[in-house]
Amino acid sequence: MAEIVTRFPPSPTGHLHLGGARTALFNWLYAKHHKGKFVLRLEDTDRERSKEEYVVSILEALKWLGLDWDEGPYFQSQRFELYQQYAQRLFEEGKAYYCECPKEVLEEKKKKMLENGQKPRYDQTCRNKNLGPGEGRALRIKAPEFGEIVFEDLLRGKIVFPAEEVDDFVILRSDGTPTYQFAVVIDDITMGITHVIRGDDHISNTPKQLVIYKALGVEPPKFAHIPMVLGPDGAKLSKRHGAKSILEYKEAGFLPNALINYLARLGWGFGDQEYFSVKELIEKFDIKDVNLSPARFDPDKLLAVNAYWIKNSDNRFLLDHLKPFLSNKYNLDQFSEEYLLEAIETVKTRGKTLVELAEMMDFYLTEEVFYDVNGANKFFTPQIVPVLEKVCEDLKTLTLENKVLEDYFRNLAETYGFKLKDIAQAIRIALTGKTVSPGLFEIIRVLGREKTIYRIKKALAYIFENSF
RNA sequence: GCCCCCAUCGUCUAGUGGACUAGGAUACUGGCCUCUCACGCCAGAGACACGGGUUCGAAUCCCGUUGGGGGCGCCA
Repeated sequence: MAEIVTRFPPSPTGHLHLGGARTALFNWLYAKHHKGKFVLRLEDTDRERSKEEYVVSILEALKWLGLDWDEGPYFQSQRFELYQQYAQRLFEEGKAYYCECPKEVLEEKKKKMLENGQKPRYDQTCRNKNLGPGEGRALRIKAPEFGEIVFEDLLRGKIVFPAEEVDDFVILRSDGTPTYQFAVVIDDITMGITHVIRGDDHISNTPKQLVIYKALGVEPPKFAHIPMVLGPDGAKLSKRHGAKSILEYKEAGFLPNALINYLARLGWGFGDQEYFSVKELIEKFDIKDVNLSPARFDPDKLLAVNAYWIKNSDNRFLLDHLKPFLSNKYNLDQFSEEYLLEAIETVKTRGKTLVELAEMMDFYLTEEVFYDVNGANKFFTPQIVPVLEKVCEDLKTLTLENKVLEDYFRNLAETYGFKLKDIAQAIRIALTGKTVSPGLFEIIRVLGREKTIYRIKKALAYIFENSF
């Protein structure tokens, strides 16, 4: 079997968003699964709207997601000559013709047809004028006037369009640049694309492209039209929700593999399995298992998947991804990697994003903690003072192990007639400033003797200042 | 308006004619665990859009209706 080649052709007129990323993912997975090639191509034939900054951000987003490409990135804007050659050929073979209809006239006619309840289509005014190339003339393809245009979609089976649905559409604009329909086909042919996996908003473009393949006498690739991603409200993705740039999810503290996992499960399933590593996805993904109905983007579920991967990832992996969120606020060089890894271990079940983890780690990385006022008022009581003093003393020699610490604090509570909770909360605030934190014993263990005693003494000083 | 696609809990999905009292995940509710918050565990509520067929039998096949989505550019 010949090598499978897929492609992802974003248009640099905006950032890479969830929908695009999922299309890229499915193409990438399909290629990887079949040990084929994945080609990246930037469709920038619209020179007005295409922006360099979007090229940069799209590439960055793909890299961050780990969707590496085997070929490219190609830029359509650098391939104009190629398109012109093919167009020239079609013209010479009589399969395309030049059209001199002014835009205004075309629009007027279109409006009329729409008013009459007809589908707007070009009325072939110039089809038989035998015009040559010239100023202001666009090149149109001769589309079949009767019959059906049929193709076999990998997911949906046979899809049939009446030939009347396709008019003599423009393949070369009057300025000589190719239109999308034309450039896509020429690129897919010359890049050896075997499988086109794209959003189902392209279904109605397919018959047009098939007309070009036919005119060129080239066997078209296989098509698989995947359902689109909708917003949580069932409407088209908009800036409000999922149309945000993928890089914004990076900023928001999502793990790339979590986003991949979530995106893969949007429209695709493998029995009851919910969580997949990228490696597993490559093994198990088959385009044929993709659903046909559009899927809504659910931020809650994304969060849950992210939480799962945070919880189940190696601490070193987490540290790597956490660093950008920490280094802007703390000087990480002063801590050993060992210390950071242990700190991460204590917070990883407690946050859904890396941003949350970074916030939770604050007390590990900062010199002084600031007390939550309500918590301090409630738990920093004069009665607790002797307990804290005793703890400072005993901590000098206690073995810092969870079991030892737990036994110690339970005994302590009993001796002083406190509930463990009251002691724990007071020390928790002393060490973290907050009433909510990882388990007390693990905090003490990670923080170490010196810092723990220092912070409890600070707390004692605070109590004296505020209560006597 | 015309053409095309789609239809299982709120959401993502399993399900391909009998194993369905329709399974899992998420979100929600209650409980357990417990030094706080999480995690984890247990339980609860929650869906085959509707109407016709086909069949001994339909979530599964066919038709229609309704609903949703997409397209109809010298945008991609």
